[in-house]
Amino acid sequence: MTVPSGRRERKKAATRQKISDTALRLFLERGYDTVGIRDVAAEADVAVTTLFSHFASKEALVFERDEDFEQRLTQAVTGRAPHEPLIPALRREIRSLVRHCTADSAAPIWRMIDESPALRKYEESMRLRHAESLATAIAADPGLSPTTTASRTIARFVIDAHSLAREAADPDAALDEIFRMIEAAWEVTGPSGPA
Amino acid sequence: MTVPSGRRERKKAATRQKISDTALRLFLERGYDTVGIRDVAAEADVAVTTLFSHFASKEALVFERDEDFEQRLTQAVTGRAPHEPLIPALRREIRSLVRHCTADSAAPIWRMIDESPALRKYEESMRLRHAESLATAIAADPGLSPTTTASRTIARFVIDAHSLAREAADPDAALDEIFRMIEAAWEVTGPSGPA
DNA sequence: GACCGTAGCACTAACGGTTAGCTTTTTGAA
DNA sequence: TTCAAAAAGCTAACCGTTAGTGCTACGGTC
Repeated sequence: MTVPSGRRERKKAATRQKISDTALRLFLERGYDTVGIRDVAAEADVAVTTLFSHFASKEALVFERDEDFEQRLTQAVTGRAPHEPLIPALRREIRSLVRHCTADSAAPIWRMIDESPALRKYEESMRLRHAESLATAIAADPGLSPTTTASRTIARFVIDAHSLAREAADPDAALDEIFRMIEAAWEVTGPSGPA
Repeated sequence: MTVPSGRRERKKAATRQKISDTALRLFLERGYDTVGIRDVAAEADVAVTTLFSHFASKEALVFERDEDFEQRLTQAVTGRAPHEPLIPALRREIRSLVRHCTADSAAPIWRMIDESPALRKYEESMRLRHAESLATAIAADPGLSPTTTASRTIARFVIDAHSLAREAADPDAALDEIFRMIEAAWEVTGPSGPA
């Protein structure tokens, strides 16, 4: 009972990591579509069912680290300095996230994602989830009093900003431009403006 | 060659319609997930391969009519009265589209969509396509001179407006609120404002 | 009216992601 | 040592989707 301390957790994490590493390597070597789940499982030396007990789908193998994304966004809202305005805090976080995924080391992965319809679809559905988490965080902020609609709308806009900036020729410039628009949209939601 | 006039077209359209009607009926009767492609094909009295020659995927059976959506949006931009500002024209069109899919007759279909992850995913990827068409239409407007980023951003925001308003408790009120935000975002994209 | 190209449809068989059902091994604790 | 549960395994399937192949009906042409 209680906490399954020690070895068990480590072994499980190791198995998960091995599967993830193997999958990403094979996908990049041979292409996402040409590598099958059975290939990944064989190369990682696990059963197919084991693979699916660690990852909900083939696409999830590629987006392994996306819980980070969601957490960092909500953290940027709930954990910002007292009296710091909402939008600049979000802008800073989004900028950091965009830089992270436009870095050279991440480029091959994102090229692979952009080329696979299945992966793009999956990313889209992730964005909806992220937007809803962010909306909840914004709505719960004690310093603000946005309507439900306003918080959900701003959350969507912010997620859009990430997606659009990531694809832009000049991500930093695009981000500035988009956040100017978001700032304007945010300001009309309350006569008192951001806290 | 030329146009395969007459009977052939009618027969093809009839087959397509029969498949679509049968599918929607079965989905609503028994649930999207519990009805298989083979069930639909059998009930419509066609082969599975025939079904897939008319519809690209199972989800496409549900969203049969959504070529309209894309066309109506771009039409709202390219076909609006001379000197009519962009955002109000879009707002009018989105309002009409939202009303159409919150109507009582469409309610069961949208409930089904909201309950099926596969259908939600599909809808999400459709939204991306719609946003890109709309962005292209906005960018091509002779009366405006938005940057690429601005037109893509506004397009996303408008698509978001549809999706958010559709789910809101009071769609009309939500739409007003969101479009106030979009209007503000649009105004900061050019010092001269909309044409 | 006979002829031919092609569009539409059918059928079988498979592929690839995913899951259910059940057994075996490993691990932590009594 | 013993036991319960977690983790991993195997088999066999389900389901959406596609390839390959052939048949039939239609439309245009001589």
